[in-house]
Amino acid sequence: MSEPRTLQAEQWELWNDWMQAHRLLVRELDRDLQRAHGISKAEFSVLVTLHRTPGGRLRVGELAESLDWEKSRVAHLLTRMESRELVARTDSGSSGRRIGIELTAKGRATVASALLDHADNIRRHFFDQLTPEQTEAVAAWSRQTVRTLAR
Amino acid sequence: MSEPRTLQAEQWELWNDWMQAHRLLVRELDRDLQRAHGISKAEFSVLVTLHRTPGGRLRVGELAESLDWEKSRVAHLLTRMESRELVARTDSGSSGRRIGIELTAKGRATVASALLDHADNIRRHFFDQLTPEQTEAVAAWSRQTVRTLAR
DNA sequence: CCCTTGGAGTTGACGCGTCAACTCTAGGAG
DNA sequence: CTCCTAGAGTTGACGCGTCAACTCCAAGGG
Repeated sequence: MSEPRTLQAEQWELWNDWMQAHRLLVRELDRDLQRAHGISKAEFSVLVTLHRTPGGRLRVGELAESLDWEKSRVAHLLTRMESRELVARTDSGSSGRRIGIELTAKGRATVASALLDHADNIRRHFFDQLTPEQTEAVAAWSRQTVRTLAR
Repeated sequence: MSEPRTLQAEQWELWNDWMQAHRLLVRELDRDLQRAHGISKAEFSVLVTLHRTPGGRLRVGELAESLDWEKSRVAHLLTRMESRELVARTDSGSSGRRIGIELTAKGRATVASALLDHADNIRRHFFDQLTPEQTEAVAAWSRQTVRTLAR
């Protein structure tokens, strides 16, 4: 009885609910961040990462590594962020090669004002909705899944 | 003690793990579906919905309602699917107005071949990784979140 | 000293999902 | 009969995320 078979009706329902819930949650958080601070959730992650880096400068690869994202995703995002002056690609290589990413003043101001706000939204919409047991279940599943599927 | 404050380090970590896990899971399922059947997860949902509809024909609004998606999302998706002949917008209104969506032969063949396969992938990558308690936790959270954030 | 190889970063194309603006039509109110 | 309004559906613009292809430079071998 291990050959593939379709899911039970209630499994399909759970699966759809779960996808839906995730989508709605992300949409909510993104809307809030966009309205209040003009940035997306992804941009927030980049700003925070740079913000808490000693020295405040990272290479694209380090940023990608630190966020566990693909480099091209980071590169595209940085392009958009650079054009809005949240971030600067600084020339610091010997031969004028663009080698480091750092926050601009605007980027620093944005992350400072968004941090508490976004954290609070995550708490309200996510953590506050979970019982301690549910939190543990989510944590265990997440760790397991990341370990299994990473890279 | 209810004013906003930032999350604890382990909460941030859980949050990031959770986002990451979801992204990896979706990517995995999408890749499998794409490689094996040439469709995306979203397209699969549309195909299945049409497939199990008595009469096999729905209006855009009914499709959107049934999936709990926004109409414009459905419209965009249908445009892409129509161009690949998975689906047809049929003229059946009195005045030649395009009024119904239905599967093409190719659409029917695709959903038939993808159903078991995709269900099995969901089982392997999702349900098989959850203990019964974790499944219950996920189910409860999903229902709760959908209820809170829906429309 | 040249050449090649590999790693870092970028780019373009594409599909997904959202938002706002638009078209079209059917069904009343007058 | 005419207008006009509400709803259905579509479209365009945009940001996200992925994939594959590309550029460019640095380092090491010959």
